[in-house]
Amino acid sequence: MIRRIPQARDRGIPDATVARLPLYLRALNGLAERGTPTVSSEDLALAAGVNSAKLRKDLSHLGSYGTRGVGYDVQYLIYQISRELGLTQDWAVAIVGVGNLGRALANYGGFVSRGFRIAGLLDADPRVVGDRIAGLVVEHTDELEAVIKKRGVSIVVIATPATAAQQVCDRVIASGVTSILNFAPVVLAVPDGVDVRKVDLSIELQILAFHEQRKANGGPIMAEEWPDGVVM
Amino acid sequence: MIRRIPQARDRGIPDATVARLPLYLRALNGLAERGTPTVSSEDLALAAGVNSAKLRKDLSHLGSYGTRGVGYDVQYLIYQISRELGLTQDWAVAIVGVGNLGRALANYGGFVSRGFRIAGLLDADPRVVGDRIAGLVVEHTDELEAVIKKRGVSIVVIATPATAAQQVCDRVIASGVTSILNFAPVVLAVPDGVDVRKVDLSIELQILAFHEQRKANGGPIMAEEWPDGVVM
DNA sequence: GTGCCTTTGTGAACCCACGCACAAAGTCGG
DNA sequence: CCGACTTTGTGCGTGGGTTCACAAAGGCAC
Ligand SMILES: NC(=O)c1ccc[n+]([C@@H]2O[C@H](COP(=O)([O-])OP(=O)(O)OC[C@H]3O[C@@H](n4cnc5c(N)ncnc54)[C@H](O)[C@@H]3O)[C@@H](O)[C@H]2O)c1
Ligand SMILES: NC(=O)c1ccc[n+]([C@@H]2O[C@H](COP(=O)([O-])OP(=O)(O)OC[C@H]3O[C@@H](n4cnc5c(N)ncnc54)[C@H](O)[C@@H]3O)[C@@H](O)[C@H]2O)c1
Repeated sequence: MIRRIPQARDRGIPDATVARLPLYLRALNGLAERGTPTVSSEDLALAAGVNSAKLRKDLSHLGSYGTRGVGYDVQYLIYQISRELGLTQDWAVAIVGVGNLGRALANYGGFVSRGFRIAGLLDADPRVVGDRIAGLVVEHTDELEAVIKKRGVSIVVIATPATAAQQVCDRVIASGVTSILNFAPVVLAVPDGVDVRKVDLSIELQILAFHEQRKANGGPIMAEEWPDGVVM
Repeated sequence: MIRRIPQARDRGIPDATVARLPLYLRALNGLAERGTPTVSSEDLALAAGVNSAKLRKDLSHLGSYGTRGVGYDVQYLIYQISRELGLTQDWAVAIVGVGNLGRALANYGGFVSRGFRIAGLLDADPRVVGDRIAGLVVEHTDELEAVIKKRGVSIVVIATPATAAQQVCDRVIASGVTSILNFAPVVLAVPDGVDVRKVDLSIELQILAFHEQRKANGGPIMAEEWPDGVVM
């Protein structure tokens, strides 16, 4: 029988909190490297670039791991957040689409250090298949299902052109994968229970451009910028 | 004297809306390519992967550009959103740090098509300086201020190692840049008025891992996973 | 042991965002 | 010209997230 613990550590951590936990973890790792034994919410919040009340509320969702008057034990908190995020196990990741971006990702060391192991590189282009990148040989997408099953891949990164993304997505989901990181500029259609996170650099630039334009315009709108009644 | 238009198109577009406008724009461009003249909020919302009421509310912040009973004119809406986002002008972008990621970004065609022109590539490594990438010659970071001023760079992409990011950030801000896209896994400290957007792939993977772990655990928590009273 | 000082954990108010649901507005066939 | 139909634009209720502010909790000096 499964007992639920009602009062403390009731799961259902808010999404906003989950998104910040990696930030705290990074800040804590920095402190740990410098040998800091404990840290107050104020200092940790500063390092993570958030409000200290928000930090305390976020951490309170995981449990009561602080000591009043002292702060948080750095090592212990690293362990707790890592466990909560599932970083105590390692995750096999496959990258589909080994072009400009896929290569950069494959060569990046920052993933491995967090428990993410690149377990497969796949591409549809025969000229790319067979290339050795970061110690791995690029395999043909025909092998996609086999690679996922054989190596226990549970997270797939899609770095193919936009036109191929949905098709790749469908195939990896059919193979049982439910976590996808998508770099292609398309909205992927997925069934319930599948998590897709997207990274779109073009969107980020456009958001910057919006604010930049507003700054340049210097506050209020000039009336003549768009005269009344003008259509097209 | 500057007249403000009170009732319609009063600025102060919510951030959440601004973040979705590029999504709508992408969907509209897809429709335009297929020659679709008009689109309903329902159809456009489907293509953009959002709720139709949300889409209509978002668009209503720009003005009343739809026709009841018909929908939105695709070309006209593309123009309005582009103008709102500041994509009718072109933006000079510099990339600092031409390693794995910087190269991928420089070679990526998707930016230019949106009015973002790569106007400079800069690196501190003498072995990289002088390389020709995507038609541009990599320059030394000593030239950073000169390049920004000379070429009218208003958006800077930071793709250096984490240790160098803050220093690069300080220099570009000192040169007058107020829009930064940061790929380095650090929280950049910037003065008011400077916009920083960050892309952290490692964080995205960690969020996926969190949800993946939860799915694997199969719902409620086993009590024995963390016995009462155990501390470390 | 006592009292002071620091810091946590959280109650409560506020603000923003989402999405339902509907009236108003406009189209189109006849 | 009219009535039926389609679709927009938005008022409003709901919920989640952020922040303030403070009581409670623990450490530490003496
Ligand atoms: N490079 C960037 O900086 C950047 C920035 C933003 C977005 N993106 C997006 O990321 C994606 C990849 O970009 P890129 O610059 O690496 O493109 P790229 O063309 O260099 O690489 C794409 C790779 O995918 C492979 N591919 C094509 N169809 C495939 C399929 N069905 N299955 C498996 N592999 C397939 C190609 O052979 C190629 O090697 C694109 O969707 C792009 O829009 C890239
Ligand atoms: N490659 C990826 O997929 C990836 C993923 C996530 C995050 N990142 C982050 O993006 C950044 C770049 O990653 P990368 O893989 O391209 O690293 P990289 O080491 O391949 O490239 C970094 C480049 O920056 C240059 N550089 C160093 N100091 C500099 C300075 N002060 N001024 C200008 N240039 C300087 C180096 O000479 C090098 O060419 C890193 O912070 C990394 O953590 C990369």
